[in-house]
Amino acid sequence: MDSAATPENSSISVGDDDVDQGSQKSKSGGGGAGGGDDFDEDEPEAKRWKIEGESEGISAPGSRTVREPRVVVQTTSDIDILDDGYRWRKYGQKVVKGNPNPRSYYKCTHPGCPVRKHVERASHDLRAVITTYEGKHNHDVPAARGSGSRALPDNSSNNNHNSNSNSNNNGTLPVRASAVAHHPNNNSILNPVHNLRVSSSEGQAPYTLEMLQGSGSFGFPGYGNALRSYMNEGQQQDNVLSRAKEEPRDHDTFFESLLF
DNA sequence: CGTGTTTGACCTGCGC
DNA sequence: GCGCAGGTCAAACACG
Repeated sequence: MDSAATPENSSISVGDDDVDQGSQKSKSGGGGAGGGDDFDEDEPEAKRWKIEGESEGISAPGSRTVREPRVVVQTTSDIDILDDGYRWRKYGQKVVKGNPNPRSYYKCTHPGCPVRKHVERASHDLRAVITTYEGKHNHDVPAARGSGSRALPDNSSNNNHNSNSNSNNNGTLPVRASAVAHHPNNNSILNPVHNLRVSSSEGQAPYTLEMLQGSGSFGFPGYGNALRSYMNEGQQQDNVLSRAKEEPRDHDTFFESLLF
């Protein structure tokens, strides 16, 4: 357990919130929709994004609440928990439909930090771990007792003091799976906006995320991923874009960075 | 003793 | 209105 074991495979999707639950729910259940080996993502997230603008009043009056950004991280590793430097407390576990593997719910243990994450394994690929982060950390990375995770600058307040980064020359949170990686890492970043896939295979792909955080204010380990069903639709892009227009504040630049 | 996990119950939203 | 499913709470427990 030392060097940051890069997850064998990781990808991220910053679909910050409503992934268009309305239209594609319960329909993609057909079977992979062309993806093939992907875990089936037919989970209808209908009820989830309804009411939660309580933690910070992030609610857009009149229209649907503009929730905290959501980042879905898909990694392939033997362990479930990605050590991203923050401390998490498990507060629940539930078996969700369509996936025999239970989903675990974690909260950031820092007082006042609203960040939560859900961790679940893909139904078919036991090594695929899907971590969904919700919210932004409003504090620094804790000292991480136990493991030597270095305190990374979190960009919650606005990125910016991330100049101290030394090991990785960027302030990106290193989601690192403490697990061993015995597969050629095949990290890839799917860009939900353009459906383009930036893949780098030299084991540092995740850090490209810096560009995500660099411009945005996402305080999580960004990696991204993209549930395939997410992309297959094609309409998703439109959806994402339209959303980008909804909240032109942070994500605006964020999406722009993706575009280029 | 402090911290984190486990686990069943409870709550809430949605579809029928 | 009812049932289902997802999400959260909180007491009990385990561990360092």
